[in-house]
Amino acid sequence: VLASLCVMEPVASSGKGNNSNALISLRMILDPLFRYIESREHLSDEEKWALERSVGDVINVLAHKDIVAHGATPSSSSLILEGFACGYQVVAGRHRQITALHVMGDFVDLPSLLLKRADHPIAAVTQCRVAVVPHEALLRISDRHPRLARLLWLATLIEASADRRRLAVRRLPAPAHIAHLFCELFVRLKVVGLTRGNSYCLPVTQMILGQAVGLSSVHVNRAVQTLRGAGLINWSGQTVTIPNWTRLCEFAHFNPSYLHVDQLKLADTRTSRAAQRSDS
Amino acid sequence: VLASLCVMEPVASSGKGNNSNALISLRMILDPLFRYIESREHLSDEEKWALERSVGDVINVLAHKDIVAHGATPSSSSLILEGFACGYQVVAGRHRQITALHVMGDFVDLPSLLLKRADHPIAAVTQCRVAVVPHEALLRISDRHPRLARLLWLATLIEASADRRRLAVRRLPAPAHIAHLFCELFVRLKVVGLTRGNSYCLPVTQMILGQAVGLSSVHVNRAVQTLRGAGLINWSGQTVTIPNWTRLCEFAHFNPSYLHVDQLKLADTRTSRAAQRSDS
DNA sequence: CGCAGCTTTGACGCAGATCAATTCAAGTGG
DNA sequence: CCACTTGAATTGATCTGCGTCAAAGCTGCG
Repeated sequence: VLASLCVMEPVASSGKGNNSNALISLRMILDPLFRYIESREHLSDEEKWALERSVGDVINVLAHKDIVAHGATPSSSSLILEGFACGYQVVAGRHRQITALHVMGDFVDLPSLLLKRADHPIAAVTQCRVAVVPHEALLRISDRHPRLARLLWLATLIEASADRRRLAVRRLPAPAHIAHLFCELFVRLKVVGLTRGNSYCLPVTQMILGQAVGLSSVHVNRAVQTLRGAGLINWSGQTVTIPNWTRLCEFAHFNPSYLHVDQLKLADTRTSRAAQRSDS
Repeated sequence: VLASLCVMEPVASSGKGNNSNALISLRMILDPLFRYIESREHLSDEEKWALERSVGDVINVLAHKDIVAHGATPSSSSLILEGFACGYQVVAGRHRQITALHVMGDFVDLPSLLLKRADHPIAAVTQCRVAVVPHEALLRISDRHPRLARLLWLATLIEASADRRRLAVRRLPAPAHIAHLFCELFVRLKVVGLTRGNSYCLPVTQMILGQAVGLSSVHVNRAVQTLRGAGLINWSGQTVTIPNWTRLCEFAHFNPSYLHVDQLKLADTRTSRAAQRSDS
């Protein structure tokens, strides 16, 4: 199913043994989530391995192609290893509303594990490297390792929390709304080590941004210029820079608590190392 | 914690044996969810009982009081047995945005089981009867019965799916947007047997409705009048009537698939019986 | 060079916010 | 049974944020 829906190119074979590259990335990506869980209860090596072993193929998806098509009944879930993706819905046949922007480490298709039918399509915004994890493996894991099941559940709960926040933030005027998105992306990218100092790479057009916040691309442009004029952000090329984090947060009414990363205890070394890699 | 936050009145004692009233309601409420799960795999009586036994107190919450306060770290989750509740957030200190309307059978506070901090408060819109289920019991259940854990997970996934839909529906003009909400409520109330024919009871002011859809109460009023004028809905007193379901769905671009109730296999007898009870 | 996609700018119209006043419905107490 | 109160529904007038249409710069790539 997946193969027919998106332009893909197998990067690693599906054998459980020889996709060492994928395993390395996966361990790196899953690590923050492991820490989250371990801040409460210990996770055995066996449990960690069980999760890592579950990954099947790693595929590439070209920009603008669907990772999960509308109404599909996928038999596997997708973990973003690289690139930006989004979940979206088309309303009234005209407007495309992006419900979530996904970055490295997001388990984008996890809900389809239990919801037989994928209720919203997911598209690659840029070219993406995606790990495909068979549902079968996930279900087996969640049966044998209740704590891992809880980890997966937790991931979807955090997603849902972010969705609710997005719903509320719509009440803000356009500049604050967009600033809020910039704040959220900074925090989420920092978690996976994709920030460098106070800036990050945002390979997204203003039209995409508009579809994400529910504004026309023209108005996004004007709002961004407002932000630039106020010295709240710099955004040229694909680089977003935040001169004054505190001031931006206040302006955007941003409080990161809804992302539930405060217990992640990130190691700064990891953050900076990964950041260096990201711009090579 | 809970006791201090809301005006409550214990209806049944917390002993695991003598709250027979609560057990009866609970079994009735959980039944549809059981069927959902059982459409895929069998659920043993022991599993069902485990879930039912987990309920602690049943309390009453007065209208407009919080069931879960902002930033609380609840040690139990709440299941709505009767009445309407809502999750909300206050944006920029001025606007209150309702992120979800909850009805009978909704496990409103389930995310707080894993997300230590409740990221959004939940309030009673009308007076509510609420079953309080200790987290401890839920965790024990989810460890021992992986399928029940999956059931709880599923409930939160459906919630999240509805949130995403709400995000998208914002793109519709006010009348269609409100019509969509009426459609969603009809389907969800039908699932728990709170509809009678093509109408249901909606004990909610236009201001609350406005906070739910993100519009001013004045504009909600005008939009509702548009709907009335087009013969799409009747809404007088607390009764919403839908003369022509198909027409309303088309107008609202409503497709119930995102609620994932199509596999619930509801028994019509139950629906009508429950409906009769609901207006006595 | 020249296409193609993105950003920027301008002009104009409208959906919906806001403020304010009036009507309506349901109690409540005398 | 009727003044009085309180909260909600309704209506009107005005203002504005944002959408839409359209054209003009910018940038990178074949």
